Amino acid sequence: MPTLADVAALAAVSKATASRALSREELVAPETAARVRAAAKQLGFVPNRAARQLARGRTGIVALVVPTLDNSFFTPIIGGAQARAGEADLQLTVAVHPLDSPDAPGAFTRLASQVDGFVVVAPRGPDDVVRAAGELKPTVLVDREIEGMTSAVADTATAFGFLVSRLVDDGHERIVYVGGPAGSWQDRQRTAAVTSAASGRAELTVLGPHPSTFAAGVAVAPSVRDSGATAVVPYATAIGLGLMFALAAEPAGRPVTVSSERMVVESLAMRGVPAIDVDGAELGREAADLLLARIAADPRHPLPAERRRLPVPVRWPDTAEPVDA
Amino acid sequence: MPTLADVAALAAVSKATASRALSREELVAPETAARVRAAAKQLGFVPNRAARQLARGRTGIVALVVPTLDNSFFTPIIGGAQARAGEADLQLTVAVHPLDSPDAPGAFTRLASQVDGFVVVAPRGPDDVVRAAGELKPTVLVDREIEGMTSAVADTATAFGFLVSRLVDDGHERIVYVGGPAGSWQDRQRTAAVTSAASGRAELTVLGPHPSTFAAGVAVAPSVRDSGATAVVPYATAIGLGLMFALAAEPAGRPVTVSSERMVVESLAMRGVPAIDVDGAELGREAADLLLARIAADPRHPLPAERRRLPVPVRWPDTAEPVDA
DNA sequence: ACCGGTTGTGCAACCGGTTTCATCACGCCC
DNA sequence: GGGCGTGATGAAACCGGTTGCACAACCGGT
Repeated sequence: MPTLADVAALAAVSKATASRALSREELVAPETAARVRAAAKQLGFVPNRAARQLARGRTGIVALVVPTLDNSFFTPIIGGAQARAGEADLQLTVAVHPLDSPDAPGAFTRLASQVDGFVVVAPRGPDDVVRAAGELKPTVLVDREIEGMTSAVADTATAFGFLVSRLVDDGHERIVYVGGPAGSWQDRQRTAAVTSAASGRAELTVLGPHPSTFAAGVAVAPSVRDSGATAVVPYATAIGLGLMFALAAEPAGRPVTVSSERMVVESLAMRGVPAIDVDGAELGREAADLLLARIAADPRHPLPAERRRLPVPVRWPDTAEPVDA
Repeated sequence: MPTLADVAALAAVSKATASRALSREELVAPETAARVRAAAKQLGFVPNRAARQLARGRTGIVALVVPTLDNSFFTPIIGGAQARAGEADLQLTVAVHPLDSPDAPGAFTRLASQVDGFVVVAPRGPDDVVRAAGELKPTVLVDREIEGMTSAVADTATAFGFLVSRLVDDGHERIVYVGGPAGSWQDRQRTAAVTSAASGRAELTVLGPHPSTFAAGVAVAPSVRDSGATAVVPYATAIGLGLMFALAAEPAGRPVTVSSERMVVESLAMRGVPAIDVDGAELGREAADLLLARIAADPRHPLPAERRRLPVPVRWPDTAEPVDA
């Protein structure tokens, strides 16, 4: 592997000049810069990351913390964040931690020395734990807002509210909301939104908490059935699928409505099921983007906290009527 | 942040001895080692990764390459690999690349200088591309076997063969296998296994290729219906769910059998659907384990290639009969 | 008492970039 | 023409561990 010294020798300049030509071009004469670039290219020079990190005091790595990988909602977020980080030539490492256990602060401390910043996705623990992470390194939250912290959230609450409101318009008088995981900020937002949307206009039953899994959807099916509701709005795709799976065995005639994410949106629409269409990749990209800016900023004058909210469309099927499952 | 020099000073030894005490303890006197450890602990010393990497010539990072994050089959693999890598104090970065595009070799080359090794999950490209990665850095394949390369695969082919054979025993005379993604090695193995299991005993229709998505399952449903089959075995969980979702709208009376992964196994069993139960986390852990050994090995005497196959159980529901969907 | 061999430790070089500071050439202004 | 600012460059220190080599102390053996 060629080193910077090799490049410098070939271009007949010093290491210092070669370094400047490649990373801070405005500091060298244009002609010199061109010569160094040519030499680097000819040799196939790739800067050694460890050396650069050591000298700069930055690791070039950002950590993305997700509560679990079981939920298909998180994976596109990872993809999006990874793509954005890659553009800035940063590595992304994925750490799985729900952050609601006592060792959460320790996990952050251990990670902190190895990364330049955190993207924390849908943390379940208390505000303080998450805030502590933000003290360690630049941190961006995804799908949770905390006073004084930067975040990117999908505005699903509005979408859920709209969905329920529309269901009421369509004549549903008894609706079930199947809640998400305990401690989920999004779940609290959505619960509030659906409650408010149904308030005084329809009878809303809130079930939960439930993990965002297929199995949970299956397990909650009997309660949904017993509620006598004509429409059910689950917290997550997986819950919805489990629910539909279990209810499909029911005697025909039960209208079921399900919300979901991108992946299955079209299929759901095909069956006349409305769906909530979150662009997880965009969410991840947005979060990474916010984080990169904060990492680049002077640590003595950190950027002020910023809250970004992504609009979330509701896909309504062509047939206005809920279908029989 | 305390450095090694601080620790050394506190323990009244040289940097060299401190370093040895912390990473190659057998080289120092037990009493000295204890003193250094105590000093490190007291100061909360954490070795600087970049410095260590620079000195050792290793990055301490392994890359895990997956074709896509859409498939729920891959995420547990990531989790398992991450856990195992973490035990050895290595970071894991996830790269998404199907490896069937022309830039695949370039992607490996770029990554190679930043990591100590690759875990390549279910690559779709030609053997040569994958083999080239193995030339760059120690590499372990997951769910694909290539002559001369180390791999960890879930032996799903055997499970699929068993499943089909059992279906035939149960009286199914027309069976559909819904194939997976183009270029998938696992798909080729499974196709061969189900073909052989059905051979001469039942009529087997092979459909595909299809991506491992819910939507693909929905899309293929009409073909499955038209085939007149009484049982259908899909390549992946998501396809199976889409299929069941679409077929549930059918007039009653169609027996459907679906294979799947861990996540939905129990729910499927509940409905009388047999399922194939792959432990993805174990697969990822196994792969990481193989890779760590190869990274640790002397590069001049690399370990011989090794193929590891994990047995895959088939969960058969209590009711021996396929159910009506 | 002398010697080869082990064991434990320290010095200093080294990994490969980045950055500070000094130097030098040049051009401008009074 | 002397003084001074500006821009380009190089020498060397530095980031924080790791490791080859030298050296001293101590061992048992003859």
